[in-house]
Amino acid sequence: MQSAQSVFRNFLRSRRLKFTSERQAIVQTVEKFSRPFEAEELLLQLRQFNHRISKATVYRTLKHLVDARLLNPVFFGAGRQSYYDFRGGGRDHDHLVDVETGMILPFENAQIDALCDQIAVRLGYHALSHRFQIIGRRTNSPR
Amino acid sequence: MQSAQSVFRNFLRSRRLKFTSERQAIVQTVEKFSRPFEAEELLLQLRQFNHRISKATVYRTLKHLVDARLLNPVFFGAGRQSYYDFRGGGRDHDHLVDVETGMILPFENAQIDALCDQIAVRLGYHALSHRFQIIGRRTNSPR
DNA sequence: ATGGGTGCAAATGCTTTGCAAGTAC
DNA sequence: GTACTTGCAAAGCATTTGCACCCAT
Repeated sequence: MQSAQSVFRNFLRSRRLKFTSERQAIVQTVEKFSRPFEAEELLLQLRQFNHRISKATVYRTLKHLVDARLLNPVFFGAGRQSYYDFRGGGRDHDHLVDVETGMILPFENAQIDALCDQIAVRLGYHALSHRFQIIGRRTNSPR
Repeated sequence: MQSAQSVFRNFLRSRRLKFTSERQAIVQTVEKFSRPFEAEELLLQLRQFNHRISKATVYRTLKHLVDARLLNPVFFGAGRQSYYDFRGGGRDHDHLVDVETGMILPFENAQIDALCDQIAVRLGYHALSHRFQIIGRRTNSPR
């Protein structure tokens, strides 16, 4: 199990792209998020650690991180902006969104992949991946 | 089982909103789509039937149709724009996206709701709804 | 040395909004 | 009569891009 940083470095090398100090700061910051984050949040986090990286570079690097399969882009209902979910080499997971607070809870479920395969096969397809979110209300949540 | 039009009319009445000719044309057009559509497609369709409705009105009405639960907003991977999926009173369904062509196939699966409930309960939640997409490749699809 | 990278500002593309005039109730 | 609606054009907002200069390899 390698660090996100070395995974990224190898990915970049394989495409003859460069491992700059901006990209290094971004991977390191990205892997500290314990929940899906927006580009803007990442930018703020970088600023807090005195990295003055432009928004353009952040967006360009996010794309590479998605290509490198270190991040998964996720769209939650409301806003139009994308969230990025760090796949820390850990198993894939999906999310439950708290309808009251917008809080995001990750969960893993072994049955989902099997279900995807089953459904895809019936349609004459082979499942490659999926997007799955549950919208829920906390039990005993007021109202 | 009522028509989408009367569902919408009742919804509007309940909120003291008006059932204008623009809104009538939009519900009627919307329910003819057999797959998720974009705002722009709806606009084109309206134009084809000689309805000169502004983009602003289309967007405003789409919002009401979502509130009325006649449409479900769906976000597919790539673009940032929303798709709208007509819930013709039929049962809820999800989608498989063809990774090659972008084609969208709807499917129904009875196990999904049970799975959502099961997962939500474990997290101390009650499942209200879900979003689920499978990304797949056609079996025997060239490469 | 050189092909890719960076910041900046302007551009993009979907969606929303302010406003003045029109219309369903 | 009076809210609510409409169309238009302008504004918003997340993201992308053109460009001149910079730097990892």
